[in-house]
Amino acid sequence: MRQSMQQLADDSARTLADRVFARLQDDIVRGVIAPGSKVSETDLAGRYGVSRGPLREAIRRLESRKLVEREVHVGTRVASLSFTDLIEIYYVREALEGQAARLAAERMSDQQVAGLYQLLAQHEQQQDLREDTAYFQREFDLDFHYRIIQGSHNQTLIRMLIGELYHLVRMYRYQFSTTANRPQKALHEHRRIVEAIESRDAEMAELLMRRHIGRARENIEQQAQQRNPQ
Amino acid sequence: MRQSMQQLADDSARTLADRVFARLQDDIVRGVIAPGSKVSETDLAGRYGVSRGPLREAIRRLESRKLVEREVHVGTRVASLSFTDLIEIYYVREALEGQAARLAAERMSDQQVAGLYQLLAQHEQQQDLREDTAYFQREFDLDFHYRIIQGSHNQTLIRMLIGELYHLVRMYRYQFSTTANRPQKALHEHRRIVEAIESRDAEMAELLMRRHIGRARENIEQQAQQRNPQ
DNA sequence: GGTGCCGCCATTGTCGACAATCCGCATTGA
DNA sequence: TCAATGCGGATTGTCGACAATGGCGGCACC
Repeated sequence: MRQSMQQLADDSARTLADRVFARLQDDIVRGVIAPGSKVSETDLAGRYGVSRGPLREAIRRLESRKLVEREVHVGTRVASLSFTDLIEIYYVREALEGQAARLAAERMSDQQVAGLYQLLAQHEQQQDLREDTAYFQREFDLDFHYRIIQGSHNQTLIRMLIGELYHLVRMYRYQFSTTANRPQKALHEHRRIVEAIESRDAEMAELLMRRHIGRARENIEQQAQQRNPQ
Repeated sequence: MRQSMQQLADDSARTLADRVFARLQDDIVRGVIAPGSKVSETDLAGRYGVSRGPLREAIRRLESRKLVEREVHVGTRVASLSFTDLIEIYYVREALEGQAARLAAERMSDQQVAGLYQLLAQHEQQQDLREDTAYFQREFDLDFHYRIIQGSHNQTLIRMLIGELYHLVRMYRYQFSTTANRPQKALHEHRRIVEAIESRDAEMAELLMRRHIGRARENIEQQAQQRNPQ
């Protein structure tokens, strides 16, 4: 499962810059390096045992993914997502993953669809077995969405969602240790999406996916409002 | 107009890498550097009068925007878009710009909407005045879409479309010197989209924008089929 | 006591040189 | 004649040093 979920910090990466990038990204997304903290080139170069060259390249790549923010001649710091940023991302996800679901309904193989059902079953089982299922829910949720995105067979779409956007979503979840607080509902929505895909109803798959993500967004907005009542 | 359309090669950019990046991107998008041709670091460094450091950084940024393709220890070459790539991009545009139109209908100021009508009028006038309107049509088309995207007021959405995707679309248009071959229809579709935005009908604005881009895609697919009949 | 200026220090930006890797070509052997 | 292999040139990857810029603290002046 993990293998399918992200490009791992592969030590067999071809260049130092690749390795440093993978490691740095992981450290940032998982919160090992605190959001908002400074990222000194000299410092990190020493810590990772490379010169500043490859490290700069890694930082630039992270910058283009919006995982760090750079200010010329001043420095780089780990991005800290605001609620506004997260809401914006969810609007983009709604559009892109809706399209992904539509394409997946048209293009996924029967085998892949069967795999989705298996995943749903695992998810339900996990929910029965454990009390604190927050972590597993997160992972299952990600895996579910990843699979449908891949099912679109649209490389550009896949790159934009998995290659760019999802790192931010993951970082956010680590930052706020978000617990999925509507697990049964989400699971039910997942099932309906898979059913639409199975029956090759592209229109319906898109609609359901957009609703699914739209509700997640509304959920976040409500939480924000409760914490920060005007 | 041009000012609003892209981040120009601003000589007041803070660093050498910034300047080189802007220049290189422009040269690549406009086809000054032929698609598929090799991009030697040493060569370009000499040509632009900088060392390889800043130039490498510029190339890396272009890589993350898919304007060049890099192969480790081998070199970088200017990306040459295949039809498949372009079709994929249009599916993504359909989703993202549909969402942009929806948000624009909700969030654009009345002033901005008035600006859209002015643009439409200019477009129509231009079409009457000139025979060969291909170039102007292209520019107007881009400007129209740019404005609606900006009207979404969603920075993430704007970045993904204007900051990443549109450079590829522009490069493609230069590559194949695409002539918009359905100008009247496109113009009419534009007008209906603006009307939907003006009446704050978000649902309709999204639908019309998706259709508009969907038809452009079908148009490309037909052309490809005619040139390459199986 | 507060405010503005000046100089030092830390950090990033830039550079040129060296090392590692890959591609093409020629040579050699079957 | 063809295929495999080893060499040479060219290109990219990495490094350490130097230059340029921005922030911060101290000092003087109001």
